[in-house]
Amino acid sequence: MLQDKSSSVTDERESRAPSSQETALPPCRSPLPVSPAPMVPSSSGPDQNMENMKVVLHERELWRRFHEAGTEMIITKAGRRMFPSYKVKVSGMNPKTKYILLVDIVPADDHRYKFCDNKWMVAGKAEPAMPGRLYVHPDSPATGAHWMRQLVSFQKLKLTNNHLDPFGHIILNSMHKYQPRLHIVKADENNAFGSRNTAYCTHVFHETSFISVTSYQNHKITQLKIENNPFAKGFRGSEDGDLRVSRIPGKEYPIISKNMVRQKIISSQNHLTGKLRAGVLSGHPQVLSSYQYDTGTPFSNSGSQDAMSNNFPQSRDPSLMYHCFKHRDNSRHLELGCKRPYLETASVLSEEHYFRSPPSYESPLVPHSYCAEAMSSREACMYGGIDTDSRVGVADADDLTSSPSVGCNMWAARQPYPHYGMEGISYQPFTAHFTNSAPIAPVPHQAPSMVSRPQADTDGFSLSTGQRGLSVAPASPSSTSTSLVVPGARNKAGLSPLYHRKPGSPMQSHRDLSAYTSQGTITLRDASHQYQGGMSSAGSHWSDS
DNA sequence: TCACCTCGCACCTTTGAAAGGA
DNA sequence: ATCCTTTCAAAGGTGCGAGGTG
Repeated sequence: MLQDKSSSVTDERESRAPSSQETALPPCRSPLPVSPAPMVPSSSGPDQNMENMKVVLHERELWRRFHEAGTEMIITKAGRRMFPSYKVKVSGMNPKTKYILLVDIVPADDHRYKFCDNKWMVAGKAEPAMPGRLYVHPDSPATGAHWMRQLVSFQKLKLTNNHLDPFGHIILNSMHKYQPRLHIVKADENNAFGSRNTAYCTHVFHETSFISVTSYQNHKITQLKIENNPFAKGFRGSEDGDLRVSRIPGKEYPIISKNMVRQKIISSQNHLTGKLRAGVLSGHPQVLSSYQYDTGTPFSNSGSQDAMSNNFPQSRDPSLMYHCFKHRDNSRHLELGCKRPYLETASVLSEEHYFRSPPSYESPLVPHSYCAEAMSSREACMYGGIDTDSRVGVADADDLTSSPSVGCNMWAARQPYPHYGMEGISYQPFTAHFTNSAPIAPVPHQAPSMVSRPQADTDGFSLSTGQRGLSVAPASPSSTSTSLVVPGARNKAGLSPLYHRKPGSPMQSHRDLSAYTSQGTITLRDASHQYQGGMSSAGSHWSDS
């Protein structure tokens, strides 16, 4: 772990060269002084405005390559990591101020897609959005110095298609397009956020958008994953990308996957089809499947050209969710002070323990703490916005073709934003575990621009990204939920609010995530875990076959 | 029939505890 | 006693492909 940290920091330094990837935030407006419980930054000062903050997407080139091919992310019932993993380099923070970094994934449009003729096509209207969940970085809250010291990795984030997922993974619909977003929230004196006047910024890297699938559709994506993901190394061929040698003892023969064959066939068919239809030879079949992301038309046909610019009205059901999944080494937690209480109150559904929201969660004001030790990166907890009038704005999509959109906002008094226009969407109840719902604003198609404005009412946790021309969905008790996924967090409701680290922990602090204080905020107390060094993608080049 | 999903598999990396040395 | 490095087993992350489902 320590090695990972150090190496990660080293990588960090090496990759810190300013570039066009960095996005400076526009000045944020001052928080409105109307909040009855204004958040007080852990350190006041010039950084109250987050205008100097810059975020750089790590491995942007790799992301770009995936993006050009049409990124697909596998979603499974058990949860699947994203690859490339979401990592960013942050700079411009106040070193002493505590921040909370979190990621959410929102629908990119309201379409369902299918992979046909070697390209993605709109196949109909999107299914109701899944309960929105937020993945809070396990280090949160941490000082700006901490975040800036090294890469911030969200590689532990997992995606699932299980609508009843108890592990806190982000729930998505298959064959839909999504856009991850990074939120940087300034923690208040309670290491919480969500109260009014909370300063935060949202960053959207449009090249991180993807289509969720249960099995890869595009052979090019498969090859990119295999070539760059260390865990898929076993599928790498010796030289030919299309052939891999069976590692079954005694069976040394090349294996041509079905997918490869299918892709070959489709490519050939598409190649011919393209010729026939357009009378234009694209040169290589893969060209036909290339998306024109840079021009704002990721999906070329079927009227989805402007799909990502569509707006979804979504509302948020104010309630709280809180879930954890247990570290693989269950015994380890026996040493932890929080273990017993957790297990005693938790509903264990499987070997991987997860914890339901205790009855007390019915109150949005109940603080929920989590233990620092439990915040190991392999554990996750869910928090749902309670009574959250989530204001999810979306970064503008002006003219950024390769730079992330940035929103810089303040939680403040309610603003009379216009609303998204998808109020007809009804979100599926998220089972007994997750009862809250929250709006998840679809992301306007790429080209985000920086936005800064005061944020409206935030009685509860709410994330908002500024968006010119876009409105924020009003809170609604019947819409999809947004919860916080805190890796390593554990359910401690009704228990000791603090959890102490094991001796020798790098940061001798305890972490406590208390979701929704009496002000309706989410509290992360003394977060200090180092994020685990991420697996780095080698960046080997995929060779078109 | 078909598109999509689930599951088990082999292969691989990652993780962290244990052991040993400085 | 402390710190560092190495070793190793277990956990867990991959894509594949057969089979299931609606």
